[in-house]
Amino acid sequence: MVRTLEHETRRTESESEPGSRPEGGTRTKPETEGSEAASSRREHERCPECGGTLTRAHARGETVCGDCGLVVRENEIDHGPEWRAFDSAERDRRSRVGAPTTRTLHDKGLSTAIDWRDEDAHGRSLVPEKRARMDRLRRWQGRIRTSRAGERTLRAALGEIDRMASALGVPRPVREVASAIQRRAGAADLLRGRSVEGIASAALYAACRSEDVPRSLDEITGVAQVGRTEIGRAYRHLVRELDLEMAPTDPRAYVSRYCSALDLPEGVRVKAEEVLEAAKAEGLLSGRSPTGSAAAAIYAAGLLCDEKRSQEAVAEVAEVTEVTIRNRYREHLGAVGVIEGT
DNA sequence: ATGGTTTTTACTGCGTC
DNA sequence: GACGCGGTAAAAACCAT
Repeated sequence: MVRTLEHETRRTESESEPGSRPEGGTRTKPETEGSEAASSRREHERCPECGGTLTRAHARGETVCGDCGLVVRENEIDHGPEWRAFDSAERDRRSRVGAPTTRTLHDKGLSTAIDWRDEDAHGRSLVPEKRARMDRLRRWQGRIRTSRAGERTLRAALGEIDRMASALGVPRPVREVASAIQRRAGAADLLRGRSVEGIASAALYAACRSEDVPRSLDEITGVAQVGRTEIGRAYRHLVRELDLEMAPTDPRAYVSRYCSALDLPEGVRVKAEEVLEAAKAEGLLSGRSPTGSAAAAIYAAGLLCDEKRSQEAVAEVAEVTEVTIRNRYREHLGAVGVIEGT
């Protein structure tokens, strides 16, 4: 159930996997991706607690201390209204969106309507001059109304994105990307016949993926107001029509979040990433659910580090089944070379 | 529509604390 | 006996053709 679209680009991956080509060259963010730039997403900073190395998943909303092994800041959630989420155009400033909860207040049915009949309020027909004038008015009114409708759905969509992002603890930059996608979708007239919530959810999902702050489709669905399949459909639609370049999700992007959810020490996280590294080298990741691979790697790392968490526990945080972990983790251990301490 | 792959569901057996 | 783990068969989900 999990995998839906998260690795739908599997063919691409498995082709470019066997070593030779680095990442298909499509990525726009070279840093946070791939084993080649393995440690580039770790930046050395100061640790407030032990003064040691601070490992940091940059755009991921997670900051982990390498020495004392604790998550310093995790899933930095900001509740409250999104102020200034859109930096680009000037008129963006006018379409500010308030706090998520104000979303429902927007349309109070205040828009004006001009009747199509050429009659006055008493039912008398209009003289030709007035008829012409009414035509003009109607035309303008139509324009205003449709543009307002567009604004309004955009506003609703952005509010929805913000609400979901808050619920998922997605950092601000990702929300901005999601907002940008939403705007592009509107501009490209992609909303027709689809629910606002579906597109908004898909935009957020796509933004999370492209910014390497992945949230699984199930996680998105968990806070969305529409079903998974609809989000998936909308996502595909967006990707195709907007030419979004989506690489397969790197399982490692899930590791630190899952690890901290499991209260696992730093060493396990590092180990799990090593395991995934090895597994990737063996081609064990392509075509498989990234969440499943991450879960299996964490389980395996737990065994190796003598910090075991039950399959059930790992399965729960990763939203996969124990069976998947079982099927995967032995392969991973094999890839690592089963005899290995630390 | 069909086929192939992966994941899930459901269930059973085994060893251990 | 409960629990964690492993295996399996059938079903479901997904992609590709």
